[in-house]
This record gives sequence, structure tokens and C-alpha cells, in this order.
Amino acid sequence: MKVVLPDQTVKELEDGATVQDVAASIGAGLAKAALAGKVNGVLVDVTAPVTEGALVEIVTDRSPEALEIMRHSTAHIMAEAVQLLYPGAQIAFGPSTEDGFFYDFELSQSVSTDGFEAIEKKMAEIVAADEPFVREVVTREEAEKVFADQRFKLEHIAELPADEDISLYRHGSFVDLCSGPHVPSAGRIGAFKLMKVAGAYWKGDATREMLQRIYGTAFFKKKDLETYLYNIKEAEKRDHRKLGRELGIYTMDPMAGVGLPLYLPKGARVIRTLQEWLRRDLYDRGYEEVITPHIYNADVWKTSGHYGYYRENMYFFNINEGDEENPRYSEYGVKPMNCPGHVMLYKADIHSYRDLPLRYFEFGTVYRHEMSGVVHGLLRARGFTQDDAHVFCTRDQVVDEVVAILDLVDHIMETFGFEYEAEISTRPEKSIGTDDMWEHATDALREACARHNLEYDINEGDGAFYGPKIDIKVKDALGRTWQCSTVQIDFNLPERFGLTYRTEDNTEERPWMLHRAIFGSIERFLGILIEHYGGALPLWLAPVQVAVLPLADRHKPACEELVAKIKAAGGRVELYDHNEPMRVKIAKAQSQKIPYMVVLGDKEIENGTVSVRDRHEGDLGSWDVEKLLSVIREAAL
RNA sequence: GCCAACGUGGCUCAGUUGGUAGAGCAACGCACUCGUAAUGCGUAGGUCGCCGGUUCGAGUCCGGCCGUUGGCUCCA
Repeated sequence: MKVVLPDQTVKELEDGATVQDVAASIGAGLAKAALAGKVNGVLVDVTAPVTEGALVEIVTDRSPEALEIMRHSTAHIMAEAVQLLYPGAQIAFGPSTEDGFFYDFELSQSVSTDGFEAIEKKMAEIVAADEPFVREVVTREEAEKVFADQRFKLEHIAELPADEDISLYRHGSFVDLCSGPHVPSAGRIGAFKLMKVAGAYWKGDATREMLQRIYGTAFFKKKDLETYLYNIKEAEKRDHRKLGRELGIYTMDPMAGVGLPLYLPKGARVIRTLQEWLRRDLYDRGYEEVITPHIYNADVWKTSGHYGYYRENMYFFNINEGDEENPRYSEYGVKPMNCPGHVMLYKADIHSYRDLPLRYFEFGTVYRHEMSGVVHGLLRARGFTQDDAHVFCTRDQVVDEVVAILDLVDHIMETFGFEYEAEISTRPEKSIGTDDMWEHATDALREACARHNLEYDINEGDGAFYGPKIDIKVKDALGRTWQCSTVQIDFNLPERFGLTYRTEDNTEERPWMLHRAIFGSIERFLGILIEHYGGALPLWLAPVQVAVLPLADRHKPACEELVAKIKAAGGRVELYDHNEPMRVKIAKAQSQKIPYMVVLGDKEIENGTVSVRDRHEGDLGSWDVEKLLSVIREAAL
């Protein structure tokens, strides 16, 4: 059984304590009450009968686990309220999640957020009534009887192992198939709030019925809920779509088509700066830049296999290469990836083992016809630019190359202060290549991670059909994780395009091919950066680094001179020459998150100084012009 | 693609039970020439996403389409 105790008490007990230990620690009376589920602030599971000397698994009330239990119970109470308010509701699953819980329903009439108030009110009544959660263990036949009118539950029961006991939790009028644990009674539920409704497929299967999912959250303390809601509001202020517009980064025009962002001058500046920054690093690391076409004859896609497998997600078109009288149509496809181009470049020459590894990189803009429902600002667009590279090497060089890529990932993520997680995806069921190749490749990825002291999760069977991969995921301001960097081994394209190299022994060998991207999509990475920094990009990356603010019209000529000097120092600068009071100019520059605002008035012009304001620190006082210029020079690439 | 909600000037939003569109910011003009987060006055700007229906009359009600948002599924 599981007991949730106050944090302080837990410190004195270890897992595996007996009921007597708990009693000794918190006092016999309290323990007895606690184990009976009657002490406020002490959650007690009801999964097992209390017997003297029984082993107790102890969980602190501040532990995530206690919160999870309580949230799951809140989900049950929500489902109870929904069943009372929407008679005939079919219930599906209702687990706790990272920041709350949800429950899936099939209802005769759809719920919208307008219905939340009524549900929350009903939930509050249920909590006030404080009825106990009661666990029951039943046979399959009994369970089928209980859930005779719940088709999703019946389906689920049928899938449970025949010999296994089935546990139910009853609460008030509500009963659900559930392994628990739960709080002892509804009164233990803390502050809760319903958050949103969404559609979700039964069992996550797109071919099954769409259910209505209600999301909510709960905390032990009202204050924690309020903090949570406040944090969401703060995170919304960082939304890259909102900031992207406010800061003049990009825009979307519905006429252009879904998921096709147009980059405004400031957005273009940032993207080009990011590219230039990375380009220099890549040259240092032995990469060579290449440029390949945006469209290819369909034959390329037939050879690569995309024509067969990913046709639906590509943009194909026909063009008349003859004339009106004798039309001769050729089919072309816009590239959804850069690999075939790099493969063709490899094929343009014969290669010796001495050439390897060969590292081609390209800022390649690709177009993928993503499903309409998934596009999301810059984070998931239909057109985007990959910082794509392909490494052609020998079998023995794979580990070193992957290590080098992980080094690069580390350097980039560290520069921006991103925390990231790594995942290795292994061989899926449908895949090509030999066992030996998969084993060697997957081991190479593991070894590279080990050498790099990079911890990773294994995503069994989630590799691409053509090879295993390491994915690197970073978290955005709203806690969502986005895949950025990826390292993939490809058994497919070298084979399909017939790539070879000459070995030391003058035999022909197939090179190994690695795909890798660090930003993944430069535009997506920019979106994540905007949210990460709340729009206040670091000085070296900011589209405008300095705003020059004349105090009055007569100071404009001096300001123009300063602007020229900053430009000459490699700085990006804007002159705020509207006739507005200084506070207005400051406010505007501040809301544009410009790193430095420099004010020129009579005093500064006379002394040859500038008055500098930092977007975070505020007024920095007087600087020599030269000091400002050296800061700018330092930030230049 | 699926479910739901939403769609009013460049942006943020108001518009009562259907009676013929309004504010702030931004823009433009004038005044103010200003010392660190938003000066005053004025001008201009909208076939209320598109198409169809109901009605004497539709921003408002109904249907279809397009788009946006939140999720689900997907992401070579």
C-alpha cells in the first residue's frame, strides 16, 4: 500500500517502513486515522487493506507522485460531474498529465468552454460532499455487468488479460475501471480548474472515433494554481507568433497558403545572422558548403523512393517542355529534403577512401505539405530552411563523426543556454538494411553518446525505415518540446543511388551516410529563440542593436553621424527621428527589445559622449562614443 | 486530415432581443522641441473572411467554403 505523508515525516522514514514504523513516527493515533483516510493533508491509498506490519510505500505530500494521485482523482470527479450533467456520457480514459489531467468522453451534445462553469460547480459540490473513493476487485464477468452501458470500457475489458483481477474505483454515483491509487475521499481534492476542450481519438487511433477531451489541472494549494495560471499568461506573452508580429520578424498572408511565412526585414536579418554564425563554425569543423536546386525532375524522387512513399506530402507539378501543338510534359517535385542533391554531388566524382569523411552542408529551403491541422507559426511550417548536412564516411569513421556532431550540438545549445534531451531511436519493424548494419549503426550512436557523456532515452522501434537516429529536443517557453537537432544514419540513399568509394585495397565499398541538422529548421529555431528570450535576442543576434534617440530636432545631425559610425563598426542601428518626447521614444525602442538605446542631447554632443540605456538594466549613464563602438565591434561576427 | 471554438479598419477589441458600424494603438497632418516605458488636436482608413439562404431588413440567425486558435493523429 501507499501512504502520502507530510514532507517532514517522510524524511524520517524510508520506503519499506511498516505500519508500526509510520505509527511510531507520526503518533499512533494520527497513523491510525491516516491509514483510515481521515487526516487532512494526509492522503492514503485504499489499494490494500490495512494490516498490522504491512509494508508501506511512503510518498511525501510535496512529491510529484502525490500530486499525480490527487489529479487523477480530480479527473474521476470531473467525469462524475460530466456524467451527471450530460446523461448518457460514454467515458474513455482519464489520466493525470504533466501539468494536470484530462478525461475523454463521447457526449450526445458537445461541451464547449461555456459549459465549464456548470461542470466546475458540480465538481465543487462533489468535493464538498466528501464521499470516499472505494476500491473493488471484480471478475471480468462482474466488470462487464457494471459497465454494460459503457462501450469503451467494455472494449477495454475485453483487451485485459483473462486471468487478471479487474479493479474498479467507485465514487458517489460514478464508477470507473481503474488501477488507482486515489485519494481516500473527494474532500482531499485541492484547487482545480478546467482548462480547455479538444478532440482526441479513442486509443489515439486516427481511424477510431473522435472523443471530446476535457483538460483540467489541480493543485493542493490555491496559491499554486494561481501561480500556474499566472505562468501560463506570462508564457503567452512570449509566444513567438505574437512577438514575431510585434517585432517585425515575419507575417503570414492567407493568400500565400497555409504554413508559408513571409520574413520581414528584421526577421531576414536574424536568419541571415544565424546562418553566417553557423557557417563560419562549420567551415572550421571541416564542412564544405554546397548549393542544390529547389526542384528536381520526378526521376530523382523515384530513385530516392520519395515518389513512392511520401508523394502525398510533396509538391509535384507538371511543366510543358514541348509547345502547344506538341506538348511534352515533365513532372517535377519541390524538394522536401536536401539529401538527393548532396548524394548527386557525391556521385559527380569518383571517390577514394582518402576523400572521406566528406561533409557537405547547405542552408536548404524545403517544402513539405504538412497536414493542415499541424501548422503552427514558425514551429511547424510547410516551407522552412534546414541547416542540413550529409557526411559520407567509412564504416569505421561513423562513431568519430557522430561524436563531432554531438560536439557541435553542444556548442550551439550552450551558446543559447538551452537544456536539451537526447533520444536514440532504434530499428522499426518495417525497415531496410541488414542486422549487422543496424547493429553497427545503433552501437555507433550509443558509443558516441557515451563518449560525450550525453544521457539518452531509447525510443524502441522509432527509427526511420532507413536507419537509426539520435534526436535532440529542446523545450519552449510553454514547456512543449520541439525536435531540433537530429543525427541519422541512412542505409537507403547510398544504395539507391549506387554510391561507392575505392578502398585501400582497391576494392569498391559503399560509403556510410549520415544526415544531420543542428537547428533543424532555422525558422523553427528562431521561433524557439524568440520564446526563450522573450523577444530580447542577444546583442550579436538582435535585428537592431542600437536605437539612436535625438533629444530634439537640432540633435539630428549629430545622431546621423553616430548612426554612420555604428554602421561602420558593423552594427545594426535605427534612428528614432520622429518628433516625440523622449519617454515615447524610449517606450517604443524598449518594446522592440533593442539592446541599447543611446540618447544624444546638448550635453552629450558637447562632451563627445552618449547617454546609454540598456533594455534590461535601464540607464547606464554616459559612455564615450568609442566605448559604445567597441561593444558593437565585439558583437559583430 | 479529425474534433471544438473563433474570424469586425495594419494591431487589440466593443457592437445590447436582427433596424443599416464604434474605440484605443498604429498611419497621415498641425502644434509642442521635449532628458529615459507611450503629449494634444485633427484627418483618413471597414462591401463586418468568402458564397448562399431566412427576413421588409443580417456584423447579428441558418448552411457551405476559406482562414485562425487549442488539442488529437502525423512529422521522411
